[in-house]
Amino acid sequence: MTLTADLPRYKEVKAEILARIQKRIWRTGEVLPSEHELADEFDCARGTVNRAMRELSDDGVIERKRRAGTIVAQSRVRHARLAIPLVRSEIEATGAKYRYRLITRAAIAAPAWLRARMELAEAARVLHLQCLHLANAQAFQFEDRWINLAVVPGAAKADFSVISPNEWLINAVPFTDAEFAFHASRADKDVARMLQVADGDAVLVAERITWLERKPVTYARMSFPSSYRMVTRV
Amino acid sequence: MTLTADLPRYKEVKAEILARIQKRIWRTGEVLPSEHELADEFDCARGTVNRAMRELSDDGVIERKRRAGTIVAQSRVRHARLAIPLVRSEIEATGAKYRYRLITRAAIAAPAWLRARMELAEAARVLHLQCLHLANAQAFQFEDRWINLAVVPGAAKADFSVISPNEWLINAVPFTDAEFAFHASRADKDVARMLQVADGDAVLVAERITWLERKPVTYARMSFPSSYRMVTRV
DNA sequence: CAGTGGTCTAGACCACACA
DNA sequence: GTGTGGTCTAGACCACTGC
Repeated sequence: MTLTADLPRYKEVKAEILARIQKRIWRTGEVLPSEHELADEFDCARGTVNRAMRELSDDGVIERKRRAGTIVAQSRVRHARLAIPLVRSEIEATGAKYRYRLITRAAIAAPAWLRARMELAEAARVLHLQCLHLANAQAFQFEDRWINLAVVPGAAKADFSVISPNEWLINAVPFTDAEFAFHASRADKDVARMLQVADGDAVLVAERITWLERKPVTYARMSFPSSYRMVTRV
Repeated sequence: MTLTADLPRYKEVKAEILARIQKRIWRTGEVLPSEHELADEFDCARGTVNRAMRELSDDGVIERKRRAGTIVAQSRVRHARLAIPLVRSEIEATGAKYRYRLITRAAIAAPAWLRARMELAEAARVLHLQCLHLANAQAFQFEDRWINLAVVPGAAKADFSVISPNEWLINAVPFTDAEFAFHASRADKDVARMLQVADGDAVLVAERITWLERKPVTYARMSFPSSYRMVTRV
């Protein structure tokens, strides 16, 4: 064991295992010693080794299978934690003043593309909202939001001119699953005007679909100007 | 405790705690019962409750402090796991054939913007590489790579026409920290030509800086055509 | 000071997959 | 079968922090 600071034991073990993998003492695809053996070597309980290895497995560094043992991950897929804050928190964290504006609001029959995307029934009705989140006077995010009224009927009566759909939904509806996707796109005329950027400029688009027990709750498309950075640390 | 499937106990506990938060039985900012009390209620060991709450804390659902106890998170920041695969794996996973092409290669003095970005010394020398990753014959990712020769001298002699810098680095250098950032941008002439898209088209740019024990190893800027989706599930 | 969560221990039983 | 990791237990000590 290398000399380490005053870290918790399981972090020391984790660091040591990682170091051996990085030094190629244990090579890609190779089987690591069992938890039992490592617990003996590091002179600690198996539970401690188990926690270290579980975290490494979560990080994508190793792969574990019962009976087969633990191997150094082949795929070299690393996992990063991406923090997804509320827009308001994100803006206020920079010290800027958060402002919000509702642009449009309409309860309509769900268009075909949305029915496909959210797996909605033919006759589904949705609430369509467009709104803008500003940092000081600067456009920060344009939000194009669709809410499934079958799952969230209360949305029809909510006053989205004072609270953003984002925050209203968080307080009104729990959700069980969510899917995020990011891509780059060119701003169409509406988005460009809203974000105060040139027509056709690049925007970062984050799409999010949320379910409550398999039932689709909401679909949101959030557009950011090209100056926006989404950052994560591994 | 709700009736649940044959899940591990800690997952049942986790689900029940989450359910109570979502049902507003425990409200935002409110202090939850202590691990001890919950262990009594759920009739399990404190370690089991601890694991459930630790995971909820990792997910950003609750916040824990010694002595102060556990509260339902205020910020509503949710955390998603973003898997970052090797380009090759990502392409091959779709069934497409992976191909790689080195475009340019030059060992030069680090330009000022890069020195600032990577925190390099004035006289630092770097290896600059540009390369293309293709899925079948289709351009998938354009990689603009800078390697710090002070930390990785071996890179000067590596043959990057047969192996991508990405894969070479993974096999040659361990790293301890990495930072990712995403943004949208418009393709300049070079990038557009490489990605076979129109000049000025939107591209998704992923930047990555990697360190080995505080020493900057490499900076990479990876550009994807606007058809590319980066997906994550919460 | 007292109570919280953070960590650790030395056991234990079990599901699973391989021989 | 047999050995692996997955989980769980009933304790324990400790660091931190609010009182």
